[in-house]
Amino acid sequence: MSITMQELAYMAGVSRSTVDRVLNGRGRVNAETEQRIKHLAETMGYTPNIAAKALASKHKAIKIGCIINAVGNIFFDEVAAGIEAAAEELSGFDVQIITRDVAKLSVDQQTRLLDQLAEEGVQAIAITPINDPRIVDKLNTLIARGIQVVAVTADIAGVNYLSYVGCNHIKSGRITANLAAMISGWSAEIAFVVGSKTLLGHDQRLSGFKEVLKTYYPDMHISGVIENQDDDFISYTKVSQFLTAHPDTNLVIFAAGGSHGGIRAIQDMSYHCKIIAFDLTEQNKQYLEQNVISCVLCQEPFTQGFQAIKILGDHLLFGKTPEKNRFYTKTEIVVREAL
Amino acid sequence: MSITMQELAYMAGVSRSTVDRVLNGRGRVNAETEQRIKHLAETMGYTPNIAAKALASKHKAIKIGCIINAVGNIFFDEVAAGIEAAAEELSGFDVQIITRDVAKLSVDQQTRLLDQLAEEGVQAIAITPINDPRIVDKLNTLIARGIQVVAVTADIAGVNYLSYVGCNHIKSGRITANLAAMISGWSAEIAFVVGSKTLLGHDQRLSGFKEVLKTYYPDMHISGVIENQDDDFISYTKVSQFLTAHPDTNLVIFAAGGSHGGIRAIQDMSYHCKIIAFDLTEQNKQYLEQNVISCVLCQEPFTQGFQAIKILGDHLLFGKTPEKNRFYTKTEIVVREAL
DNA sequence: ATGAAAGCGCTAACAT
DNA sequence: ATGTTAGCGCTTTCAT
Repeated sequence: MSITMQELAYMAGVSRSTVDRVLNGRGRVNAETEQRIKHLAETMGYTPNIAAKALASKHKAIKIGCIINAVGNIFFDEVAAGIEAAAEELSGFDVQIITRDVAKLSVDQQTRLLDQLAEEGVQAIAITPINDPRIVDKLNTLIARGIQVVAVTADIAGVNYLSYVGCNHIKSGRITANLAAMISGWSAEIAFVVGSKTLLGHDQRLSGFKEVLKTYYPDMHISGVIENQDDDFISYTKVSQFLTAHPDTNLVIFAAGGSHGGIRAIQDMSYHCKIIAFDLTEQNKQYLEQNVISCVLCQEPFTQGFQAIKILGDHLLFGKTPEKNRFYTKTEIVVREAL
Repeated sequence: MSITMQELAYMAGVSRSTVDRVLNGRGRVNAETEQRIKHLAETMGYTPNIAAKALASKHKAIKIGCIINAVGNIFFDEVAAGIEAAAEELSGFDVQIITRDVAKLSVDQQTRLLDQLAEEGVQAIAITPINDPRIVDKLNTLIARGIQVVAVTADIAGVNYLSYVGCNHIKSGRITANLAAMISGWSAEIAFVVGSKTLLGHDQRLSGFKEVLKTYYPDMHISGVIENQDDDFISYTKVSQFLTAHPDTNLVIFAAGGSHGGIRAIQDMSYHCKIIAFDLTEQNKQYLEQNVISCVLCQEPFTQGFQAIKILGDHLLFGKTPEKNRFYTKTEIVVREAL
C-alpha cells in the first residue's frame, strides 16, 4: 500500500489540492512547486488508490458507443459478451455503453451510425470498421473532435486510433501454415478460402500463410484461393466447382466465414480431404466432433470485446494511453477433445 | 449504477448500519426486519459498490501464504508472476502475500512451512501440495482452524479445499492423444514419458490419453511408459534405453519435466521420431524453433497463480465462495509460429 | 497560485 | 436490536 496524496502534501508542506493539481496535470500551480511535488511523488513511489479514484469520480459520466456486427454470428456474440464483461467491471463508475449492432452494414449505414453516436455525445467509440475511405474520413473527423476510437477485430489503415484490438492476421496465417504442415505430413495441395481478397485481414492471413510455406514447406502448394464473401451458399458452389477442377486438393482451409457451406459441398461430393476452419461456430463445433474438421483456429473474440472497452475506459477514466497501439489476441488451436 | 445502502435504508425506514448488518450477515438484527431488507435489496437490484467497499475496508489486513515450487522452473516462475499480478490487483486493500518457494520439497519440509505460515497468522494458503497423507492431515487441520486453502497445479484427494486451480489432467491427456493422432496420421508407436506414475496428475493424463486412443485410434499404440522423475539425466538414460529396446517407436510424448534430457538422448542417437512436450520451458522453445518438437502443450501457469490468489482474495475480502470448487485452466497448443 | 470543505458508498467502532 | 459517527483516498467546487 503506497503513500497517499495527503502524506505527500504534508511532506511538501502544501495542501492536498495542490498535490492533486500537480499529479493530475490540472495546471494553475507554481512551476517550482510542481517540480518538487512530482519529484517527491516519484521518489516516494506514489501510486494512486484506484478504489478511491473510482469512488470520488463517480459522477463523471462517460458514454462509449459500440458498432459491431453482432446479429447471428457467434464470433461477434462473444465480442459482445466481452464488451458486457468489461462494462460490468466498470460498474462503480458512471459509464454508459451504447451498442448499435446490425447484421451486415453498408458504408452508408456505418457512417450514419457513427454520426448518431456522435450526436448522442459519446466520448469514445469501439468499432469494427469497414475498409472504405469514407469511413476513414469519418473516423478521423470524429477523432479530431476529441472522440477516442478503438478498432475491434478489423484493422483499416489511415486512421489515428487509440488502439487496434484483434488478431494479428499475418501471424495467424503463419500458424495456420505450421499446423497445416503438421497434420498433412509436410506435403499437400491446398485450397485456401477467404471472404474476400480485398479484406485486409484475410489477405494478410494469406500472406503469412504463403510466407511460411515458402520458407519451410516446399512440398505444400496452394492450388487455388477461393473467395466466398463469407457466404455459405457462395461457399458451397465455389468449393464444389474448385474441387471438381482440382481433384488433387487434399487440404481445404477456411480462413473465413462460410465454412459450413463449403464443408457441406465437400460432404455432398464425398470428397476426401483434411479441413481447417476459423472460429468456433456451432457448425464448426459439430464438424470437429464428427472428425470432419481437424482443428479450428480461434481468435479470442471475448478478449477482443473486453480489451476494447477496457482500453477506452482506462483512457477516459484514468487518462491512461496504451503504450502500444495494437493489442493482439492469441490464435488458439482447438481440437475435438478440447471442446 | 445500482441503488445504494443509504437509499435502501431510507426506503426501509432504518439506518444504514442495519442494512449493512443484514446484507453482510453480521447478525444482531430483528428477523422480520432482516427479511424485509433482504427482499427490498433483491427487488431493487442492489449490488454493492466494490470501490467503496475497498476503500472502507482498507484497514482490514489479510495475509495469504503461498507455497509453490518456484526455483529454476519456468512453469512455476509463471505461476509466481500470476500471483504477483493478482496481488497487484488487490493493492488498495491491505493484503500481504507471504511466499515460501523452494526448489524441491520433502513432505517434512512442506509440513514445516505450513506450520510456519499458520504461526505467522495467515488467513489463507495457496499451495502445490505433495500427494501424501501427512499433508492431507495437516491441511485439513489448518482448514478446521479456519484457514482457507486453494490447491494450485497439483490436486490431491481428501482435502476440503476452497478450490483447486489448475489443469484438467484427464482432458489434457485426451487433447494430447487427439493431437498425437493428427500429427502422426492416425498411426504410431508411442513412448509416453511421465514424471512418476504415482503422481496423480501425470497418471490421470496418461489415463485420458489411453481412453482416446482406445475409442478413436486403433492404430496408435503405447509401446511403453517411461518414468523420469522429472529429471533430465534420468530422462536421458531411460529414453535412450527405451528407444534402443523399442526401435519402432515413432512418437515420444513428454508429459513431464525432463524433456530436455530425453530429447538430447534422441538427438545423440540420431533417432528419428516426432515429439510432443509439455510446458514452454526455454529449452522446449528452442526445440520448437528448430522443428525438433512438433508442438508444446501449455497449461496457463500464469492464470493458475492469478486465479488462486484471486479466489482467496475474493473470499476473504468479499465473502465470495466460488460456486464450483475446481477452476480448470486451458490446455494451450503452441506451435513454432506461435512463439 | 493555493487551500478548505464536502462528498462518493461503505465499514467499523461506539453509543443507545 | 438499532442508530450515530468517523473515516478510507480521492475529486470537485468554492474561497482566498
